[in-house]
Amino acid sequence: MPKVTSMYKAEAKEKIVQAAIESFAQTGFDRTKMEDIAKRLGLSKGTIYLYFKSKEDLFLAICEYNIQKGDKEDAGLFVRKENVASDAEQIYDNIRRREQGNDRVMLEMVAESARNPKLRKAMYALHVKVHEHVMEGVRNKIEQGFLRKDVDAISLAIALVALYDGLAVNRMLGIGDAANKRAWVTMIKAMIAGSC
Amino acid sequence: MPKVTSMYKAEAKEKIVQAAIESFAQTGFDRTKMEDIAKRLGLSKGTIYLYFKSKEDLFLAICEYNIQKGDKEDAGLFVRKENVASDAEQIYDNIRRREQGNDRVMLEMVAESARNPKLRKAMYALHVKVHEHVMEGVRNKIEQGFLRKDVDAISLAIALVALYDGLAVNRMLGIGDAANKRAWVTMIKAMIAGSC
Amino acid sequence: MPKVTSMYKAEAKEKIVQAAIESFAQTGFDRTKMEDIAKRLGLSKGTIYLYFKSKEDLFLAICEYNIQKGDKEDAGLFVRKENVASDAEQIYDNIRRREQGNDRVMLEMVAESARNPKLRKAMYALHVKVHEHVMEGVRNKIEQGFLRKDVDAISLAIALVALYDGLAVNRMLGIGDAANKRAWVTMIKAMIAGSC
Amino acid sequence: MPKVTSMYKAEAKEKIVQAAIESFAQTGFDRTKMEDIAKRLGLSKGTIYLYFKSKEDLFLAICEYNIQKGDKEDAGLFVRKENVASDAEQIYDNIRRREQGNDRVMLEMVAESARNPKLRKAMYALHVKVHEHVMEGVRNKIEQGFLRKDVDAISLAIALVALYDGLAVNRMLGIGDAANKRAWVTMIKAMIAGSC
DNA sequence: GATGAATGAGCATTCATTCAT
DNA sequence: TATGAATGAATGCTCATTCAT
Repeated sequence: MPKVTSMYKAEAKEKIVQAAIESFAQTGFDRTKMEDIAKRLGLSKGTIYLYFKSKEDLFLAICEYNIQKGDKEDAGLFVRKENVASDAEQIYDNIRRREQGNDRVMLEMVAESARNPKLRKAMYALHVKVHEHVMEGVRNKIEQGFLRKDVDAISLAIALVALYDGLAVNRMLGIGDAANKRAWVTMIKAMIAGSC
Repeated sequence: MPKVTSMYKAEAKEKIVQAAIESFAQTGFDRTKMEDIAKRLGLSKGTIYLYFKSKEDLFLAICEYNIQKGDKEDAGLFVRKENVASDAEQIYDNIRRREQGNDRVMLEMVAESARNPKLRKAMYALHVKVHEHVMEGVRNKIEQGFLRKDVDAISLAIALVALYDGLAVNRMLGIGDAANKRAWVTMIKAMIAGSC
Repeated sequence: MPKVTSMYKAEAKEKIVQAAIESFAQTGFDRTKMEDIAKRLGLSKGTIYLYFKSKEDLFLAICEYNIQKGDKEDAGLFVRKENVASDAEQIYDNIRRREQGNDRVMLEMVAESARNPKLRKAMYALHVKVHEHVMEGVRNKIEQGFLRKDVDAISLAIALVALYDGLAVNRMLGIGDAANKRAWVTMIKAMIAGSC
Repeated sequence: MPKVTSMYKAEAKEKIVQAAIESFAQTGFDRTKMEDIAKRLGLSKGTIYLYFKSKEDLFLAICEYNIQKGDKEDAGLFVRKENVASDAEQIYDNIRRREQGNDRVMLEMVAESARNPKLRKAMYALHVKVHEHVMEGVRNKIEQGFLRKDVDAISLAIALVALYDGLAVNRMLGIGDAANKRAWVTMIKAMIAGSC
């Protein structure tokens, strides 16, 4: 009873989280009705409350889910090839692939974190973790001689992440991904060129 | 009747827009009650409806206000000094000063623009305008010999704006502005170094 | 000061009453805004309150106005010609002319009188007065030998008024006046024929 | 799910319609609060919205309900006995019994139909149907020799219905039903007498 | 007298949440 | 577990009324 049930429960929770992500991404947190999420699953409103105490709770579960996903997935960004400049385009695609339309939910999370200190802390921590991970990549490149030794690795990492985030905003406004990718590649190449 | 009233009305509208910006920035669009905005001004709910047809209408007025403000204010970013690298820090401060805590409202605008095509078009147009303006600055620097002639000016401009936007997200998550500024400066300098 | 002013006041009141009648006739009491009435007169909302204490008060003034008008105007319905049967059509036209689109306001008055006992009493009294007046006409016809001596004059009068009122309802529902008039004439003629 | 639920739903809807009729009859459409109706049923405001999209929608449901009821019930007015004159009183009672205090709601419907063309059409159609039904009765009487062959059956029918409607107005104004019934009987008898 | 800006009580409507089945 | 009918607090919006000018 315990294990099976809890596994079932975990699965059910995950399904709900998935559906909620889709809904929140489409309509935003406040404008998404619990019923919308339920309908997406062919469930009834009440059922969601068997798994999540409240809408807030569900949203936090999504945040946690996304944060943990971020935790796991941020590996191997830079490691693949030797030269970042030549890789730039592929790196952009890699990140995009795993963000998979989460832009909007991330936006909601950022907005919500303005109100919810706990969430803000988690998001902050996630960002820091990403920064650190990217910084590792940067350091690798330094060691490999693709970047100068006196480069401020953490600042560069922060900038790279910010650049990516800013391009996500562009996407939400309808700016074509081709332009975004070109901006990314241009910047990366210039930066690399100036740092070796 | 016409001039006085309309001037008065315009002033009243502006005051309400200001208050609404503060409220929306603090609580977000959906969680801000019309009464909150009214209270901030020492007015009553009903009064706001003398100037704006609906909450939506007020929000769109804010968007227009911000977009027009953006239109006017995006002059003179790069023109001041000769060398972008040495200026980087100051440029960041300049932008920040005029954004003046609008980050949150901008976020709301981006989120809303996912639903409201008209707003999205306006935001898109604004972004494009900013890109163009920044591109002008980039071109100037090219002419002045601070950047290589073969640099993709528009892509670089898009990247710079995105970088700034991404750092705004950082700020919202509580990442200290010192770190953000350092990231900005590091990236700009590296980029400049690699492009001349 | 007193006389002129009060005359002015009376005129102003009458104008407002006229405009209010039009508005109430068009939109009904509850859905008519004080501003609608004001606009119709090129006045401002506030001005109406110089003449009437409240919307209710204005409505009651309308009622009184209509009731008094009814009082004055209900003369000479039957007296003109000798034979009611041959007159029927013209009688219908006569009444219609003086009701002049008041149907709708009358409806409002009837509806309101369900809530307002004072108004109901006044409306009741008016109806009784009309009944009595019509009864006089009926009696005349009896004396002139157009109706049998044993006719129940008051009942016939009530029926005639009711018939007219019912046709007013028809008009409001879009039933053509030609059909209504024919119904009136048919009924009157049959009734006369059977009562002599 | 389908049958049970829909049957349940239909029942619930009907209950709400009944309560709404009572409320609207008492206070009129505009002055009746949704909560009033809910309270009458021991329900909460929100529940009504599970069954009707809006107050307007509920009102239209009432109209439809009344119109359909009218449709079904207008049978057997004249058919019972041979002589209309001797029947007049009973006919009046018959109609009254089935209108059952709907006068006020009917009034609201007429008033509303001045604004709502769809409702007006339905009310118009209902009236026409009633006219036709009554006309059938009149024709029967003609065939049975109680009325002259050259009587304008449809006009007479319209007049009879109008007479009834006008007496309903009387009732709303507090005119005693005895007087109304007498008026009805007097008019019918005179009319019959003159038409055979 | 006249104005129209301001008020705030009032009401329709929504939707997260509960709970009997 | 799952359901969905019921709830009622919350909130956008309206409009009669007031009052400073």
